[in-house]
Amino acid sequence: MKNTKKEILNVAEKLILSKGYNGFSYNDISAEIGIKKASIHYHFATKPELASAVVKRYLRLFKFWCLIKEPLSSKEKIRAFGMMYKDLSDNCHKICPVSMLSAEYPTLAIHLKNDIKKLISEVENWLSRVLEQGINDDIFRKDLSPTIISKIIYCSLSNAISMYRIFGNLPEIELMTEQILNMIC
Amino acid sequence: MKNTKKEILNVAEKLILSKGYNGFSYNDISAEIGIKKASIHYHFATKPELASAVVKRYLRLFKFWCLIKEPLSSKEKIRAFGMMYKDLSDNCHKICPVSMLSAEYPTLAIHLKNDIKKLISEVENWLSRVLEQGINDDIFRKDLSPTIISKIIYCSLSNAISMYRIFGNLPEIELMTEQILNMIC
DNA sequence: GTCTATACGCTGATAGAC
DNA sequence: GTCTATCAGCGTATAGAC
Repeated sequence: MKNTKKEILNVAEKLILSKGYNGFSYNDISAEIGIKKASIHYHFATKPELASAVVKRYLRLFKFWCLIKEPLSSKEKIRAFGMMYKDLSDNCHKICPVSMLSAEYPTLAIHLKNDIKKLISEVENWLSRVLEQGINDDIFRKDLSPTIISKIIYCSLSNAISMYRIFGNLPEIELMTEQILNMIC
Repeated sequence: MKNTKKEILNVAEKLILSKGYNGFSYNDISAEIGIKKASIHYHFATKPELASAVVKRYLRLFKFWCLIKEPLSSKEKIRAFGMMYKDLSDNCHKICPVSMLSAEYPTLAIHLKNDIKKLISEVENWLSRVLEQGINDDIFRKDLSPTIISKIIYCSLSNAISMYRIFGNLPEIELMTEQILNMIC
């Protein structure tokens, strides 16, 4: 069934987002969805292939997300970007896939590395364009560097949900987003 | 000899900072310093114990660093904080220990978890105090929240060196630090 | 303190029956 | 498509000789 493949993908995503690529095994997936290890290999021959499918789905999802948010103003786009991380962390202990996989980067297979690079570039380019637009529209401060500020926003939000989940209480993503908007307007 | 213990600690630190806790093994250390796996266990009985020693040394080092930087102004302290990450990433492919270990957090032993919590709190409290002082001294903007801004600075810088090492060229930590100072002044 | 030898569980992966 | 059975390799860790 096609549902099994999707189910494996969903569990793999959850495991990468909580324990990391080197922290989860085919056995974990097996235990969670009640299918034998060997059967997982039928759907995804290797572990890098499985992780790659997870990252590629994220890339498609982000592109779709951008389309949906296109009508918003520059300011609202930044706010929506923050909400994306809020949702991720609310969904119980998940952290940003990019933050996780870039930490483990040197240990990953080459194809997986390339997928991650692509995802990071995509997100950062979107943020840069939004900032540039906002600056041109006199919504954001003129003395900002879109490329540098996009790094600050991207890095701070994606790292926050990983660093503050460990204290049990959810990170204050909305407050961070508002302070960022406060600083760049 | 006491030198062997220190050497193990140094290599373990380097490996955690490049490949993560779950990404390195006693064999890696063995290969690098020419000592057998079993001998490492003599100095550090378990892997969590070894990692814990690395984190505890970071805590001591940071406390010492704070003393050294105490005479600086609030603004210079933030600048020095940025330089700390610059040095880390220059030192070839290293990333922030806190960023790495908080990503892998759910897979770690309980004692190691507590050590990491302590280190994060220590850094964040220092940043908060510096920001508060700067606000009181009319150096930083009055409408900032020291606790939230400290999270933004901490998270963005520590994540930047992990996310941008993967593109080969070093992350522009100084530019990020200057843009941050620009925004909070 | 360092070595050799070894234990043993878990890893990702394969072969072949059903 | 899913199963059982099995594999080689590596992981951390221990015992005991030197």
